[in-house]
This record gives sequence, C-alpha cells and structure tokens, in this order.
Amino acid sequence: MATPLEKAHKDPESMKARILAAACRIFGEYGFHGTTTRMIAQEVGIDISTLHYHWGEKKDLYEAVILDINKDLGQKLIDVEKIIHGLPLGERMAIAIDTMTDYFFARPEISNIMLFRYIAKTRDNVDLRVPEFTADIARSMGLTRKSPHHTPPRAMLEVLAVMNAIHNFISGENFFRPMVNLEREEYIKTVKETLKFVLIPAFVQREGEK
Amino acid sequence: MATPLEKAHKDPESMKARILAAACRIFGEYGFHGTTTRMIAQEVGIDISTLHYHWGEKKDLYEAVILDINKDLGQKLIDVEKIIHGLPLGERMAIAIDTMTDYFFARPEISNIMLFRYIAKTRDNVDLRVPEFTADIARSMGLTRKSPHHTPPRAMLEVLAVMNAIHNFISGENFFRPMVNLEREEYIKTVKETLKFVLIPAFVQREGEK
DNA sequence: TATTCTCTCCATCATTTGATGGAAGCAAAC
DNA sequence: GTTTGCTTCCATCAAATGATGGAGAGAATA
Repeated sequence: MATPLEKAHKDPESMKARILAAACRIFGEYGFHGTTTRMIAQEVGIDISTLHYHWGEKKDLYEAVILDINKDLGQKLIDVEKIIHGLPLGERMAIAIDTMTDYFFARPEISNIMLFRYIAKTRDNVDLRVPEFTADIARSMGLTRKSPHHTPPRAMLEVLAVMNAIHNFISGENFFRPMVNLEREEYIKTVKETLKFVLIPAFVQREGEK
Repeated sequence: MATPLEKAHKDPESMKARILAAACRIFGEYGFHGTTTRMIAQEVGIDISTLHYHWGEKKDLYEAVILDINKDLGQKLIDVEKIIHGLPLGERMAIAIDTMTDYFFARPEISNIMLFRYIAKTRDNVDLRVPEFTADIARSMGLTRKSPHHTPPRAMLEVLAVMNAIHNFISGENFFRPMVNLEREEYIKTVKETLKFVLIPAFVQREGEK
C-alpha cells in the first residue's frame, strides 16, 4: 500500500535514498553553505537536475537529512535505553557512552550535523520542528522524575554536556587525532576511556550523597 | 619604528582592525563558506573593495581572524595560569572554568571559530600553523610532567574534553537557551554550575587516589 | 602650489552556484 | 505497437559571489 515515493525512500538502493545518504556525508563534512548541490551529485555520480528532481531545493534536502538523522538517532537511543534499563548509574553511563561512541564513530555525519546545527547560523532560514531527545535522556539517566516538558534546566544542561562531549571527539577526529598522534583504533579506545573517566564520577558521586 | 600598516593593525579604530573585528563576528556566526565578503563589508559599513584592499582575498582574512583569536586566547590562558598557580586542583579548575566561561561568553566568536575549525572542512584549503595550547594546559593542570612535545594522548584528550565542554555551551547558546528557557544571565550561571559539577570530580578523585 | 601617497568607492568581470525546461531513454500499461 | 508515466541528462539561466581596475577624495610632503 506504499506509494512509489515511500517505497523509493525506504529502498537504500533507490536513487532518492542514495542521494540522501551522500548529502548526509557531504553536509556533515562541509556544512550547509560549504556544500554545493554539485558536490552531492558528483558523489552519487549523477547530474544535479536529478538531485533537484528528487528533493527539490537544497534547503529541502538539508532538512530531509536532519530529519533522517534524527529518526535514526532516536531509534538508537531507544535501543540503548532498553539495554541499560535497571542497571546502576555508573554502569548505565559506561555502557551508554561506549555504545553511543561506537555508533557515532560509525556514522560521524550524525555528530557533525548535530554540532553544525548547534553552532552555525544559516543564511537560508532552516527552521525545522525536530523531536528533541535531551529531556528523554535526562529521565532515562535518572536526572529528573518530571515529565519531559518540565525537565529542570540543570538536568538538560548535564545531558547536553555529556552528549556534546561525545560528538566533539567524533567530529574533531581529523583535528585531534594528528595532535595526539594515534591510529584510528587507538584513538577510539582512548576517547572512550577519557569520556568515561571525565563524565561518570560526578554523577555517581552525587547519587551516593543522596 | 612601526610601519603604518603595523600601526593600523594595532589601533582598534583603524579600518583594518575594524574589518578584522567584524570578520571575526561574522565568520563566527556563519562559518567560512556561510560568510560572504559583502556581509563583512556591510557590517563595517564599507565597500567590499576596501575590504580586499586591506586584507587581500577572503581566505587571507579568515586566516588572520584565526591567528588573532589564537593570540588573544593564548594571552588569556597565561593570565589564568598566573591566578590559579599553586592552588589545589579542585580550586584551580573551578576558577579556570569560571574565568574562561566568562571570557568566551564575552567573545563568543572565539568559541565559534575554534569549533568550526575542529569540525568543518573547508573547500578552499585553509592550512595554518597555529600554536596549540592543549599541551600547555595539560601541564598547567598537572595532568603530566612531561615536556609539551611529549604530552601523553590521554592527558591531551582530557584537556580537550574540558575546553570543548565550555565552547559547546557558548556556541550553542542560541540553540540550548530556548530549550531550557532561561534568560541570558541565568543561562550563564547554570552553565558554569553544570560545567564545574560535571568536570571537576573526576580529576579531584583521581588526584586523591595517588 | 604642486606632487605624492593612502585610502575609499563605483563600475565591472569571471566564476560559481542554485535551479529549470525540455529532450531522450526506458519500462509498464494499454 | 502505441501510449503513458517515470527517470535521467544536456543546455541554459539568473543570481550570488570573489575579486579587480581605475577614478577621486583627502592628507602629507616637497
């Protein structure tokens, strides 16, 4: 009962999906303005008019990328939540950090685009209603018992601090890895250690004080 | 004995300096490709040819911005180091976080441009030899006793985690502040609390174990 | 006063970039 | 076999963008 368009959107071999995947990578590397539709078309090996045929204007494609990433990320968070549910806070965080770090290193475009959205303004107004996971994570981590719409600012910022710490090391790999002079595998391993070392104690300590 | 050009560069009222300051702000908001020379010229209230007269091509101006920011940041780090020298680790970090957070909130372009450099590729190759402070901070924080050129990767990543955590909240203000629904002053205060809460315990705890 | 030098703007250019119309290819439906 | 609808590419356009030449204003210098 799926329309041809919906079908095409789901088939990863379809032209429309291939364009979206390429756009994801290129937008992630160069940002919105640093990316040209020609760069994306070339990555796929097609003409730009084919790109415009499937996705309309550049901004529409960019918004589609954001929505796609957000959907994928949301699902991943649900998966992780299932795994860590019920464990003590320290273990919960350790597993979440390990799992999410692996996930983002496998798909660095996600970290890149998230950070781009946070820090960069866009000349073309990209305003987009995207589900926001921060409040859900705060609850999952036991930082608040209130409903997502009433999450305290402090709990929100704590979650953002943790999530962004991960994103930074993934998105900054090209810059940081030469600085520390490590091979990729070694870098990933050390990043995980560092993240767990820096981020976990504060939360565990506070929980112990209660 | 200063050439007219050097003199102009130092006088903050000079056209050349005014352009640099405007470029700093605009590049910080929109990134390299998101910024046009016309946007910068308009911000200063001049013609683009005046801009090109003083700074050459766009890439040169961008590199000048990076160098300028780096110089300023380097000086600030030296100042902070003097203040915190000799204090216990926990206090050292608390003061450093407070001071640097105020500094970056007062000049958010610095955080913006630092993060842009970390995460975004540039089509025009901007490769620039800039002094790197990470190793120095690692020593100042007592994370290593080795010379800057032999700082262990782990210590480097710990410093990056701390610095980037600060940058994120400054650069992401436009995105995060509506999320937590706080006035600016309140946001800054909560960011400082959150940063100190999340970042300090790990380091203090480790020091206590030695 | 005449000359030189510095700075600024206007007019203009070449290239890049987002976007479109229309022809051609091609498979499915008739 | 013809028609229909979907997809792709070529040619092309208009606007945006980085960049420059040259004229003119004004101060400093001779």
